[in-house]
Amino acid sequence: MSKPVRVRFAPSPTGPLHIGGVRTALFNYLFAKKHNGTFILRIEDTDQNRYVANAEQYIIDALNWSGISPDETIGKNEKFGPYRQSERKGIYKKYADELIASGNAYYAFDTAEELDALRNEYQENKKTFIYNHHNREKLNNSLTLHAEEVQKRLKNGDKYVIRFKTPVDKTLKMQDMIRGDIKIDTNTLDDKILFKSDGMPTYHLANIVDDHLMEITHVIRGEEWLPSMALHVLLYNAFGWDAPEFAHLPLILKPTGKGKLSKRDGDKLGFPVFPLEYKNESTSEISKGYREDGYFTEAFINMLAFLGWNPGTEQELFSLEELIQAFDISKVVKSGAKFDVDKTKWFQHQYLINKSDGELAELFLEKDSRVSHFHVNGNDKENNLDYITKVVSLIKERATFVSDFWDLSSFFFEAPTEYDAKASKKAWKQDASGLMKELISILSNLEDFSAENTENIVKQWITSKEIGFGKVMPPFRLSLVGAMKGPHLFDITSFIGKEETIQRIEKAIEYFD
RNA sequence: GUCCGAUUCGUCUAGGGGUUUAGGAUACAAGACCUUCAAUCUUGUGACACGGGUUCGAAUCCCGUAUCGGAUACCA
Repeated sequence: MSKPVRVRFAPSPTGPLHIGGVRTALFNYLFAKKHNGTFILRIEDTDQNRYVANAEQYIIDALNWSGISPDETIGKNEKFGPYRQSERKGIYKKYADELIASGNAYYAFDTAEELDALRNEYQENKKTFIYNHHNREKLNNSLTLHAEEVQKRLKNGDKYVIRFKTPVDKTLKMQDMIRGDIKIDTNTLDDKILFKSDGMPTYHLANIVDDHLMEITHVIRGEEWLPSMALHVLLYNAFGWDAPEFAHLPLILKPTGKGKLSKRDGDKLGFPVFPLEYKNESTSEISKGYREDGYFTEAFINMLAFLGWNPGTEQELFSLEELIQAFDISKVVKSGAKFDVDKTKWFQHQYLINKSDGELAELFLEKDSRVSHFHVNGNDKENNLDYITKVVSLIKERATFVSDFWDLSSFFFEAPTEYDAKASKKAWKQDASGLMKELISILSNLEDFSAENTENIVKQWITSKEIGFGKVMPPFRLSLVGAMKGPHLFDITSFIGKEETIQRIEKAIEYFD
């Protein structure tokens, strides 16, 4: 068909990448892989004022953790490098000059103050100042000044910017892979600055030049760029280059209320907005990350992929590989999607229960010092892991994160140190102590302490003596667990063993008497 | 203000003029299971923003209105 697919993710290093950015990167990645293409990371740091030192590394770390590392970037397959726009500084001026020579751009000497004054003046009259064909003939630029005057100012070292000379009276017809046909009247556009007085290009120029030089075939970016698409297409035309295809992704919105998702929403509603924890070096403020909150990257990516896209089938759980196979950019939704914490947790839960007990046990051991201090049969590591694996198999279905494990399983590792007050009141009635004493004598006579056998014997006892399950089971559970929760009671007894079971009941009797 | 975009259950969405009593997931509720809690399973509640067209027929096409979002910087 055509040229090999090359797409780029081009963030600006002004702070941590938030999940909207990760999703844009993900869709670029999926599109590239789907078409056997190349996924490129380019850092757009043309604004020196907003540069944040650790942001670039954060972006790279975030993509790595997400499993969507670029194929081509700083220090990796640098065929079209450099990949930092600040290091490409030298190449943009030439292209701006080319546009001036072809009559598609002009020098402008208006100062920022002059333009601000003009904007204010227009605003007072309830109008909007637009620097374009309406008034460019009246302002301070190479369209109005004599050629010698322009040369003189340039030689003099006067500050100037280079602006695009937007064509007049044209209707631009464009195509977006997600939105279809888009029409724009060029008269509504303004003469955007392409080259700043500090010698750096603006986003618009740098972006087009780099995309062309790096042979980008598809531009997949956020919806906030839709209004700039016309300018970009016009620029490609002015240079005589083929424009890439465009796709503008919908925004990710706040879970409640209005507007796009912001860092504050996360703080307020208690979910992370960033993939990784981020520490703001100037304020020391720490923002939560999905990784640190215990989300698996598979769950995080699956959730993100489904925010604004779905394959049109009823399958919801997709590995990255399956996402690549199923991905179709034309199926991306056009409208913004509100972020949903519950759904995110559901994805995480699904991935957690699908992991093997052994793998989860190792994570549990690695991440929770309370378990790693636990030893079954002395110091035998294998027995220990084996025991924890079995515990995990009993409790994982009720957990969302590995960090939930301890609360769900502590009674497998240590006797309860306190008894839940509310549960105690309900479970431990007057006759409980007596019944528990009887229970101890029954248990101590047992040879086979397996879950099945213990259950059978205990139930026989209860039925034959017509005591009622409601009188025995609650205090029994309370003794072992300390609360009215947890897995099947006889699974617990067989796990902790006869001796420990009896000890715990004795302890409870002592406590309540 | 101007320009651009969007609008289906609370939320994410399926839907491309008749096969739709608008489907799925999540959330919520009830029941089952378990004499615990959760998970799980079953069932249920719940939506085409509004108004006009076009058409035999519209969630689907067109036009308005409303609402929301984005852009309107020598930021990206």
